Amino acid sequence: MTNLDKIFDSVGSRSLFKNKQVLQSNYSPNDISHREKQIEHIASILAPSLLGQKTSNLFIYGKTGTGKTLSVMHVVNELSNRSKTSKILRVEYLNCKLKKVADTEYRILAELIKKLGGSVPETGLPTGQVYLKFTEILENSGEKLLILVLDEVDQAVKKISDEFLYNLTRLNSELDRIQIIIVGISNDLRFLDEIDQRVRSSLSEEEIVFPPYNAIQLQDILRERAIEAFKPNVVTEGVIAKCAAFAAREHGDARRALDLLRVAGEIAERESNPKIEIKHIDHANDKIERDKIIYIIETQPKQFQLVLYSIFELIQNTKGRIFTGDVYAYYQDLCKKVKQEDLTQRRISDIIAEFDMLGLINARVISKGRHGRTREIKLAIPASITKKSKEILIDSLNL
DNA sequence: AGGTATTCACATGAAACTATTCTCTGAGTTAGG
DNA sequence: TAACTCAGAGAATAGTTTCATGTGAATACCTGT
Repeated sequence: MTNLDKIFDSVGSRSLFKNKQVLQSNYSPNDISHREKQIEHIASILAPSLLGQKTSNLFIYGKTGTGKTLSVMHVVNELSNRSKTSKILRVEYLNCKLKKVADTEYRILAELIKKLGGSVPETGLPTGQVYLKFTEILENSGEKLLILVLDEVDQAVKKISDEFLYNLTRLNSELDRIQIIIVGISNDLRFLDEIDQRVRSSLSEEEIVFPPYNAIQLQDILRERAIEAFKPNVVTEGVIAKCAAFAAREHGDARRALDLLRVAGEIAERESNPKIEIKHIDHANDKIERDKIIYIIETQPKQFQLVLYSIFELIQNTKGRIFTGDVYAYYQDLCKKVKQEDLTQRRISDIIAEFDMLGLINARVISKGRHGRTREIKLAIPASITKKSKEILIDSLNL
């Protein structure tokens, strides 16, 4: 028997998982623990829609992994099941963050039209036309209400401006046969404060806030899912507690907790360990962090990589603090060396700010008094990954 | 010494530009009747 | 005459550049003691 045979043969019997799906982030369980109140609240607000009545728009806030999308979809699916026979109600879900699908006004509308059964070209049409087509297709759909679930609306509004929401609500007054109910989901708690007062009043919305899960609630959730996901006796109590503790530290992110458990399981499995142990959780935590960073670096465009490489080099070679100006100078040299066009300092400034957003660096704006104002740049990724990161950059830039 | 005023080195904002992709329209061309 | 082709006008988008304005505090510069 060859080694390969051994590996392939043992894969079934050795697996710790019963159903890995359960731990994937897109899995939706039948019972959503610790969200009963919120779900009831959502349901009570949207209930009149079953009779074909227009309800308030609804906005839902909460950090990532607090069960917002899950809860909304749960309620909304129930609603559409109930009204299946009567054809009053239609539900559409759209994630506004998906690049190239729904991150501009045009594309959001185009996507909606596509879901409603129409078709529009990806580009080339004036936005007004798309609105027209949208209203037309709605009017002829035969339903009375459209519940529009916009996930991560904050992203869309940030990119497009809040006029987009205003336009959507205004459509209602132009539609006779159908009305739109907007259910917005946002990770940003200050989202509504930031939008225009006029827009806000036209929304006439209700708000629900999803608080983060605490460690105990996280444990419950993990326990429920672990039973489904793993074979018996694979997960111990300590492991669950540890996972929950990790995730609770990260603003109670249930998704993170489930990821941790899944990856820990995969690691244990690869070690042919019949049980998940505490140390696997630590490994999993490192691995998730590491994979995320490496993925980000790999997928950056060339100019971004050049800037990032400059930052790496400078931080390694100078003991002092480094600033935007240093980075730009180094970057320009680097561009000359690899025969790439160099961008303006203005642009580099933005790129540095974006790296800060991505969590690769810490860039703090400081004033050096007489010596001007600039950003002080530090690395935000653990030392264990910098070496690997640099290798990736060197590789991808052909240095 | 204490108080102002300057000044630096960028940050931050807005607008305008460029290149690319795609639609739509109408003029000109073609082929069949 | 209908069908087809093709160029030109317009749109949307991403990624910049250009131009303009803002800004926190270390220092230069006064002032009066």
